[in-house]
Amino acid sequence: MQNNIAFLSADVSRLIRKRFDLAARALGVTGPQWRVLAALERTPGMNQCALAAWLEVEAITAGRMIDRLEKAGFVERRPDPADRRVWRLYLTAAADPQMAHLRACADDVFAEALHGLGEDEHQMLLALLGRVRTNLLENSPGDAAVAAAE
Amino acid sequence: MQNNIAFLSADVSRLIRKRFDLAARALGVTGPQWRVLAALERTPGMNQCALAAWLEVEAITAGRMIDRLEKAGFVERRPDPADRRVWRLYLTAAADPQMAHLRACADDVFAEALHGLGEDEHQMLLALLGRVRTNLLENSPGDAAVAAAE
DNA sequence: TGACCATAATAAGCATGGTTATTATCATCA
DNA sequence: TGATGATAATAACCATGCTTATTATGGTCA
Repeated sequence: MQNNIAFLSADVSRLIRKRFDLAARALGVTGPQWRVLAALERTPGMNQCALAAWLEVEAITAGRMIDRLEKAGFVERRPDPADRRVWRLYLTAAADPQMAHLRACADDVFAEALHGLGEDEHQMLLALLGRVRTNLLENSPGDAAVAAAE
Repeated sequence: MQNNIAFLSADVSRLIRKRFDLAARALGVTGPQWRVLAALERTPGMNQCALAAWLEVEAITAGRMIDRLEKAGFVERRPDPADRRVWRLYLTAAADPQMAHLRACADDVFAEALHGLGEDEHQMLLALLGRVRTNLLENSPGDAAVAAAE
């Protein structure tokens, strides 16, 4: 019963997320907040719309996470000179030291997850999961963002 | 970047969950509520503790879902004759017609997810995911429930 | 029996996610 | 120019999930 694609992918995803959350919390952020910081490190100056699309959440959800991260001092909102509707988002200096720690944690989690799998098995797993994702993305007009990001 | 085990398993899990949520909502329940109903159909008379363990959520989370499902008329709390702390949980007659619909939806989603995969590839995917799950469950004392349920 | 610990359920408070609606601003086109 | 529609952000409200704490009840053992 528990061994179908739905339960297994949910379990693996949840277990990985739990590890990430734990590592992030030790540094004073939640797992989802970590993803925000990672996005802003990769692409400084994003606006909230683009951030929401990258995280695949609604704009309001991204906006509220930015509220908290701004209050915590990790993120800064700067007005866009060309469009008064837009906030441009930047990491503050306070966020820098966290990022290195968090990257190291991610490497550990991946290594643990894939322990005992050969490189061929690793690649096979990613390929099969990728095909399942593609199947689910077809006929799913609301989720073009993931397909476009490949 | 998006093609590592964390993102892929999260994507697949999220896409499957989204399909389930959509199908469930059309019948007046949310995705997580569906899982509650499925658990109670399989094991009538569960108490909230056992339900929470099966769903792998905290007892308080299960309790609040039961609050809503009870208010919606799908679930009934009956006192345990032997232990006055305990509520025994049962589906009401109102839930019966939903369950058949939801089972059919699940079959559709699985078929779509695995479209184009041979039976050998399907089994390979489940086996590899299972090994990753096992890796993540080791050294993870808080998650014995999943291992015990195998 | 009575003290002590364990267990079932709930309460309070927070973060994350959604839908729907609103406001401010921008862009376009008659 | 001025109306219209699109877009960025926010507000309000709800469901789900967590942690921590509390209450009621059971079970155990001196």
